Amino acid sequence: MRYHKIPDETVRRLPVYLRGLMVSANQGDRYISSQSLADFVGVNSWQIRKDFSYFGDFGTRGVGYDTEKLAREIKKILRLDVIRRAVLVGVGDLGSALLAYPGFGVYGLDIVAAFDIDPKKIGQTMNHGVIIEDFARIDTVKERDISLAIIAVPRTAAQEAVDQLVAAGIKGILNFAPCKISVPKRVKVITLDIAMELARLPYYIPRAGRTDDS
Amino acid sequence: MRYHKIPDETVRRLPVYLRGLMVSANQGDRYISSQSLADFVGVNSWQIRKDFSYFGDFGTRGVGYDTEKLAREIKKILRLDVIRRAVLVGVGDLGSALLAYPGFGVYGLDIVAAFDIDPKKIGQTMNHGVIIEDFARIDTVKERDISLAIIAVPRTAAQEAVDQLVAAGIKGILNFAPCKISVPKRVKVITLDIAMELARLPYYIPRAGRTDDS
DNA sequence: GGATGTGAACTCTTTCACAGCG
DNA sequence: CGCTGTGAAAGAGTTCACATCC
Repeated sequence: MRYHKIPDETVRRLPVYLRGLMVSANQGDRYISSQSLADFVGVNSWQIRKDFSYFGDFGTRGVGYDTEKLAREIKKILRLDVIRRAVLVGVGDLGSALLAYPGFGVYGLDIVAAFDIDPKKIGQTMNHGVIIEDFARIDTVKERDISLAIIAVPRTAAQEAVDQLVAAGIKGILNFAPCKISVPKRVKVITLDIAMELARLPYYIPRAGRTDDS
Repeated sequence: MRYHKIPDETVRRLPVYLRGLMVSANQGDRYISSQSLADFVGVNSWQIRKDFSYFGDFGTRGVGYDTEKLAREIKKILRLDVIRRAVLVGVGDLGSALLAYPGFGVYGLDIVAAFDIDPKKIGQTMNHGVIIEDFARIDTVKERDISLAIIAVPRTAAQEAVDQLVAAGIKGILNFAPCKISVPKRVKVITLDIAMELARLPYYIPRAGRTDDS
């Protein structure tokens, strides 16, 4: 099945597998079966095998997958085989937390710059060693090999910030502002609205309290 | 189409519509067509109509939807028609940012308590007026009409925290820890792994830079 | 006229069952 | 013998086109 359109849902699951594989590799397991990986990450084993089958034969029948090798392959597919440099726009509460967030490194992602419009913040050094720069100078990211942006600004400032980022050559944006944003087709945006995720939780909670388990 | 199984994807979109409707209602628009709402939130108009059709006839042909009434209906469907009280577990960088996050109020969600295990943090009052309590006393949420939890603890502490929350009667959990967590069927978990979202961005970025627009 | 609401067609995803290989 | 890889079936979700109603 090597040459095929890859389902978006498969792409969404690849980072999950990658995370699981890296934890497993750290434990010193050389091989892992689709079943073990399935138990570990919470996906069915046949789903995992099907997902991998879109890209080639990564496993060995009767044995399983070489954890290190498979992790490397997934990184290549996700284009995480080179370090990706990202810029943060909007250093408020959420932005600061993202700067300090240790989880990005696992995927080879690195926040190397931060911008804000607040004069009181500009010039400050964050715990990560990143100095907050004036958003008016956002065009400088063009010369700094930065392809990704994280935007953590208020909703009303989001579209404007994005427009500037696109002009500065940014190719992918992770948007925390709770709104739709428009970009040229060549730019990919993933919007992550935290409050919205919490908001759909009550729907799944039955009103009357039953008490069965597992 | 009133009596049917509701697609999960529809439930995922309802908060998007709700947000759009509330902004629209604030602008003073009494009615909105599926087309206008579509333009505003970035979903197709037929998708919107189909989604609403699962729940009943909310609109008026030739006119559109009554913004206020529709917002009320969606809130009822999502069970957001009562204020939902939530507890935060883990007051690190991300946890603090979530406490200060203004977006929850829009959906009638309210973080009324925060817990941590760090003795240096316990007793501190956060900017929101919430006092950090000792996680050892998490069982007290049982008597405080709290049904939702947000967990922002390290991966290794997540499952333990969740087990305690479930024992304390929590019904829905928004999990920021990058791992699978196991809960009884009656409890709903939504995991939101921030680094993972950023990690799938490079996949969509072409290696060679093309430059076509919109 | 101008919008909604919806069966039917279509497309995308998941699940299954098992052939194939180490 | 065990585990992968995959065609084929089943299931979900999206798109369309248009009947329907204000």
